[in-house]
Amino acid sequence: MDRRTAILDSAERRARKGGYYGFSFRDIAEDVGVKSASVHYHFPTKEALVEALGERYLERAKEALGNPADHPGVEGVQRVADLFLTANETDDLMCLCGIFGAELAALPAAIQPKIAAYFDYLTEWLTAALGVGAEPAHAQAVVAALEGGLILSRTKDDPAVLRTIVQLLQTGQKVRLS
Amino acid sequence: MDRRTAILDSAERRARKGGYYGFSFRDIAEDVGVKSASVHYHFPTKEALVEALGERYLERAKEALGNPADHPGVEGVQRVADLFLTANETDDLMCLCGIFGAELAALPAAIQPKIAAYFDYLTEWLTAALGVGAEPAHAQAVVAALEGGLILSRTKDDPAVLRTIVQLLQTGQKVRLS
DNA sequence: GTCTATAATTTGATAGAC
DNA sequence: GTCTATCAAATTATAGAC
Repeated sequence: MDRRTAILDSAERRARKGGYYGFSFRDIAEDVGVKSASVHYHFPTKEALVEALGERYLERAKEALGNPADHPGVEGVQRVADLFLTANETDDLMCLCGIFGAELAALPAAIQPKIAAYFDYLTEWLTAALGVGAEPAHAQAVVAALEGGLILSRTKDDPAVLRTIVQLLQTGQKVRLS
Repeated sequence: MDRRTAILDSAERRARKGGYYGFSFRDIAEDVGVKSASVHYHFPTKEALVEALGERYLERAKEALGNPADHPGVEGVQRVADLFLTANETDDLMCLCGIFGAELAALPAAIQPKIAAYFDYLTEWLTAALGVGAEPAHAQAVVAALEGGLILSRTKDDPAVLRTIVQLLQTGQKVRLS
């Protein structure tokens, strides 16, 4: 693996644990096995590093999701949900854009459009998967429920929390609980 | 206002902007108009400070929500949603437990039960408001959708995002979008 | 590309005077 | 309770040798 990728891997993992201020260039340098000055060679500033992080995160989601037309209806919901279920159960990591979105007010301004682009892509992909007549607002609500569900599930240290929410989203239970 | 309260107010505001690592004792001292050593007098460690923050945050939610029996059905959903709508539109702040929940893996362990208690309380309160036959899992999904909706709304810098999600939750539109 | 060395600043926390 | 003073450590970032 090339060094730039190793740096991004380390940074992503740490950012998804503790957020923007929760990791340092030295943390990454130790993970990768170099000195912090070498990390600065590849990414001159922390802002540049997390921008690259956000871009890669979106590209990976695009690759993982594929063509929405190939996953119509409920299968599309499952596919988006799997991004969050894998983060939760396989990787034990928060969503990068979820944690950066929560911290947004204290982050370098250049990061905001990268995070927004991620949420927009998931929403648009899901709207397309659900087909003609689907409301983007509904797709956005599903993305929000998954993002919040990941936070609740991790806080309670219980994967069943997110799984149950995904199930409700799939089976079309009413959101209104009355 | 007594000093302890002023310190908690400053810390809460800053924590809800940038998370646990996004503020310092000196930041708070400057907000309050004292020296950082005085902040340490009231809260010896940062961990003690954020624990107090979490406890106060829950107590305030309890006061704001009142008795669930007084707000049956959809009115209960509106009352919980108002906590998030106020954070978003009036205060322009993230939910304290949402941002700490996202950063949880990198926070002092003693904070986790405080955050979990908040989500549990909202879920139990809403389950009670929805009355006999209501599924706690549905109430939890509503809390998750609100927490995630707050993140998406702030990221897009558009209050309508959260408002629309709240509307879907109230009108009982299906979560399944197929 | 990676290193050593270092600058300039900030961090959480403490000792002790008042 | 608040202050001055300080500590030890960590932070982002840069200069320059190799």
